[in-house]
Amino acid sequence: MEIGNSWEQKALVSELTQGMEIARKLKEDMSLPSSVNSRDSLLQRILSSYDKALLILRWNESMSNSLTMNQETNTSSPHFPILVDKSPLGEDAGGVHNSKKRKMMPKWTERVRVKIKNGVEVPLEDGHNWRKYGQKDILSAKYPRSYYRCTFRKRKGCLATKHVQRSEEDPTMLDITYRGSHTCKENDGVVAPKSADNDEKIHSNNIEFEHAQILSAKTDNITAHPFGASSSTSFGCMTQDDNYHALLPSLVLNNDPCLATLSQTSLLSPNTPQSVSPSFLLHEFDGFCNKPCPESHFAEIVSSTTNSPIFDFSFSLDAVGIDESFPFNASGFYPECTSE
DNA sequence: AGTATTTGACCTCA
DNA sequence: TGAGGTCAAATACT
Repeated sequence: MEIGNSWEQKALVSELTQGMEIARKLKEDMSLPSSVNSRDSLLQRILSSYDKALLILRWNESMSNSLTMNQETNTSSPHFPILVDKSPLGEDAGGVHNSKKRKMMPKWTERVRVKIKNGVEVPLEDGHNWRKYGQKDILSAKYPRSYYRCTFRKRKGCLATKHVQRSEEDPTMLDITYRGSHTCKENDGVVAPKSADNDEKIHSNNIEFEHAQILSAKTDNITAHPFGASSSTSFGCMTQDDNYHALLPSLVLNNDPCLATLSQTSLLSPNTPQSVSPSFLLHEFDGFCNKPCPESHFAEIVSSTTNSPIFDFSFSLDAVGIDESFPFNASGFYPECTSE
């Protein structure tokens, strides 16, 4: 197989390295009396990293095939259609223009549930920093879609992006669509520049959102292998700002029935109609978002994962530098076997 | 001053 | 031509 010295190679190395590092972290974690949630989070990230690596490999393979088989048409890839993108970011990369690649980047969707504990927002760490660059009202959607890209896009040329949209059926769920994989090193994403507050957000190992079932994985126009079914946790560094500034206000403004029990007057600030007290919302949100059995989501994850044609733990642990004595035991490894 | 967010304008594509 | 996605200036925040 051919891996160019470009985006996919960086992304591949990044994902594998990240997976290995998180696995080591998990190994250390196993010897400590830390929370199951923390281990779950690490586990999900490992799975996510390897799934992404696999997708990148397959993408590269299919792209090579399509370029070899048909240099003239740009729709011949069986898995990742080649589209033309006149992005100004385009640079020549291993014979395939980055601008063309951009639209071909792996794309997958995850659905996560907002997780609030004790009325206190607990930031999620996914190992990456995201900067919001846009918000758009989507015609067929009740809630606006927020667009994020990697904070290190300029400095590292990392093209990873995601967009977040609240589910119409269940406003406690967020649909997060990722495109591209991070080519910035994980530490770059973990250590935020300057702001101590930001630093705190990012270093917190708590989970802001409850991981829910993975919706689907897809490339630009097909439903690919269930990439997302890997129980990925990489649904982004969703901070309080990400979710409550961008999404909850729209809930309020749209008079969402799920917030019917909330007082409009108490939600709306006297100064700006769209500003909402985060602490209040967090408290109230916790109140109506009381669906039972968080573990069921993990069960769904594992269920979908084990059904995945690509999810196969027969890969060599040696190959990724993981000690085979790594304690993948039932109680620690499989979330549904754990208890809080 | 540096960084993040907001938001209207612009671009791309179907 | 309209919808989705991105840009970039203005603004807010630290």
